[in-house]
Amino acid sequence: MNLTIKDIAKLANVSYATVSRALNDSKEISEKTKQKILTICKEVNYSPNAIARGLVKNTTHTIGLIMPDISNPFFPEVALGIEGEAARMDYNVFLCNTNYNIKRELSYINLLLERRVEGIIISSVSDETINYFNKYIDHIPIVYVGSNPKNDKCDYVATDNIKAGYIATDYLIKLGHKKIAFIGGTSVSNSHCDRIKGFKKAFQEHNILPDIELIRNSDFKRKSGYQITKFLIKEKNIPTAIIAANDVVALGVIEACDEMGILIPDTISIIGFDDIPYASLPKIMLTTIAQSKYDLGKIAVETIFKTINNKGKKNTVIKKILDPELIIRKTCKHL
Amino acid sequence: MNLTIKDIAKLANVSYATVSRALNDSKEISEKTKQKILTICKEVNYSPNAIARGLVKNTTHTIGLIMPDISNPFFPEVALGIEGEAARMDYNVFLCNTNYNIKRELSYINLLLERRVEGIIISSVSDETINYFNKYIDHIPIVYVGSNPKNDKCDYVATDNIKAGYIATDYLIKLGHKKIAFIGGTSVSNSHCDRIKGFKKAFQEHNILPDIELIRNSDFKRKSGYQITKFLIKEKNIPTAIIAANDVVALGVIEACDEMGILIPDTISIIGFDDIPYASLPKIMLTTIAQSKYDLGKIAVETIFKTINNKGKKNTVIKKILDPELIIRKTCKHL
DNA sequence: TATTTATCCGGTAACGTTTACATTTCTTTT
DNA sequence: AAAAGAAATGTAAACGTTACCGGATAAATA
Repeated sequence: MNLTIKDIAKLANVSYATVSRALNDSKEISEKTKQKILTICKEVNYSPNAIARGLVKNTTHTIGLIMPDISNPFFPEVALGIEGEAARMDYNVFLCNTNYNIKRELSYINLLLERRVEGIIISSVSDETINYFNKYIDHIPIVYVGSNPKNDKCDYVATDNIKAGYIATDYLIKLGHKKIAFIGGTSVSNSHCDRIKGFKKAFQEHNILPDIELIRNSDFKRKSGYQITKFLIKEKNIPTAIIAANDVVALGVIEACDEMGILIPDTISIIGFDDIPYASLPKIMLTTIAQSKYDLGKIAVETIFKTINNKGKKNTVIKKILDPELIIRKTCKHL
Repeated sequence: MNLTIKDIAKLANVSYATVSRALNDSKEISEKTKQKILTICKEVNYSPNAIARGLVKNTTHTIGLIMPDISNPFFPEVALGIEGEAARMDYNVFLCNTNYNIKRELSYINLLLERRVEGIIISSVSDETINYFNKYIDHIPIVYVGSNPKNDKCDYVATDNIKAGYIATDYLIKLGHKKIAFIGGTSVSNSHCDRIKGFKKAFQEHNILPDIELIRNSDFKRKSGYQITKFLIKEKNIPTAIIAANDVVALGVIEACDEMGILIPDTISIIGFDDIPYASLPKIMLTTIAQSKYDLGKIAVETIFKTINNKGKKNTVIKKILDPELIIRKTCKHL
C-alpha cells in the first residue's frame, strides 16, 4: 500500500541505503543524488515509516501525558505548556484522559510503555500509580505534574498545595470567617490532602478549630460542588465561607448559591483554586488561588528532558515547587 | 535495556514463537506452557514492544486527532466523544493542537501519516488542508469534524452551520433587532462562512439588509471578542445585538460590555455558538446555539471506522449533519 | 603517472515482533 | 503395538528502516 524506501530506491536506481542517507541528510551522499532522490520522494508522495525507524533507532520522539480531565480548563492549560515545550524539543505528546479513573490511569501507563514513549508526564489522581511506577522508575523518565507524590523517588513539578490551602484559609480567617467549609477533591488526591493540611495549619495558627462537619469530598466536578453546597445549605449548618477544590467546583458552588438565593459574597464567601480563564469573567470575579498552569507544563517537560538527555539515568530526584498566588476578586467579603 | 520476547523465551526454555503465541493467546499452545510463560512475563515485568508489533502487523490501533484549540472548552468536549468511542473500539487517540495555525496543521498531518495512524479526524481551521489531503485521501481514512469542507471527497460530521447562523439571526430579528453585529471567526473558517450565510439568509427572508460594517472577523478567542466589541462601541455605531463566533468570543463580548457599563440584554443582546459549560452559569446565562459536542466526536469515530473496517476503501462519501439547537437563556431581549 | 586519500555508494545485518511452514510430540484408532 | 491424525512447538522469513563495513570511483598528493 504505502511506498517504502525500497520502492524509492528502484525509482532512483540506487540502493535503499542511499535513499536512507538522502532522507536523513547524511554527509555520506553527494548533493546531486540527494536532490534526485528527494524530488522523487516528493513526486510520489513518499512518507517515511516512523514505526520502522523507531524500531531500529529505538526512539519515538514522543512523550506520554496522562491527565484526569481535559474538560476542566486547568488541564488543557497545563497541556499547552507541555505541548509547546515538547515541540521546541522536536517531541510530540500523546495525550491520555483518564476521567479520574485509576484503572484507566494504569491501563494508559501500560499503553504508553508498550508504545515506548520516551517519558511520561502524569497528573495523577492519587498515589496508587506510584507503586506501579516503582517497577518502571529505572526504565523510563517519569514526572508528576500538579501534585507531589508521597514518594521520594519520583520527579515532580507542582504548586505548593499546602501553602495554597493555607493562603486561602488564612485569607478567609483574616476576613473574620470561622465557619469555613472545605469542599475538597477525592480523598485519595494528593493536592487535596495537601490543601487540607494547609487549611488546618491556618486554623491552628489562628488558634481556632475548624468545623470537621464542613470538610467534604467531591469528585472535582462542577456538579458535585453544586450538590454538596445545596446539601450544606439545606442542613442549616450554613458556613460563612466555602473553599472549593478547584475553580470548576467553585463555579458549581456559586451556581447552587445563586439558585437558592444566597448572596455572594454577602452571605457566603467563596474561594477556588487554579484561576481558570472563566474565573475572571466580570460576572463571576471568583477569588481564587492561582497556579502557573503553563509553567507547570513547561517545567515538567524541562525536567523530563534532564533525564531523557541523560540516557534515562537520573542522579537526583528533581522537585520543583511553584508558588501559588492569591487572586483577590469579588467573591470574598469581610464578615 | 527492555526485555524482549527472546529473553522471555530463554527464561521459559521455549522458542520465541511460542512466547508470541502465549502473549496473543493463540489456540496453538497448551494451557500449561502458556501459563508458565505468562507468569514469567509478569515476574520480570515484560512489556511487549508495540513498535515492533506495529511493523509486522501493519497496524497501530491509533487514530490521529487534530484540533485548533484545546483551551476552548468546545474542543475537549468533542475530544471526549472521540476518545470514548475510540476506546470502545480498542483504539487510542493521538491528540494534536494547532492553535489555529495552518502550518502546524499541515505538519501534524505529516507527523500522523508517518506514524501510520489508521485514520485522521480533523477539526480544520480552513479548507487549505483539503488540497493537501487530496493526495492521501485514498491512502488513509479522513473525517472532518465540526465543519464541512467544500470538497465532495471528504467524509465529515458537522453541525449545520448555515442553519445555526440562520436560527441565531432569525431569533434576533424576530425579537425586533435590525442592527445586528456578527463577530465571526477567521475569514477562512468554513463554519464561520456557513454561519455568515445563514446570517444573510435570515436577513433576506425578513426583507431587511444587514449592516455590512457590523460584520467582523475574530480569531475565535475571548480577547478578540472583547477588543472588537470595545471598538464597535467606541465607534458609536452601536448594534442592538451581537452574534459571536462562539461562546468563548461571546464571553469576551460580555466582558467588554460589562466594563463599559453596557447592560445585557437591555442595551445589547448577545448570542453565541456551541453551548460550552460556562454558558449556563447562572451569572452568565448566555443564549446560544448549541452543538452536540460529544455526539460530534462519537459519530466522527463511527464514520471513520466504516472506512477502517472496509480496509481503507470507501464507497461513498459520508456526510453527517447534526442539527443546532437554540438555547434561550438571558442575554437576548425584545427590543 | 602512480599512489594515497577522500567521497560516495552498495550490501547486509540488525531492531522485536508475527506468521507460515516444518517438525516434533502426544493421542487416538486399528 | 503400529499407523494415522491432532496438537504443540520450533525455524525462519518477513515488516521498513538505520548503521556498519567494505568496495569503487573520484580527487588530491607525490
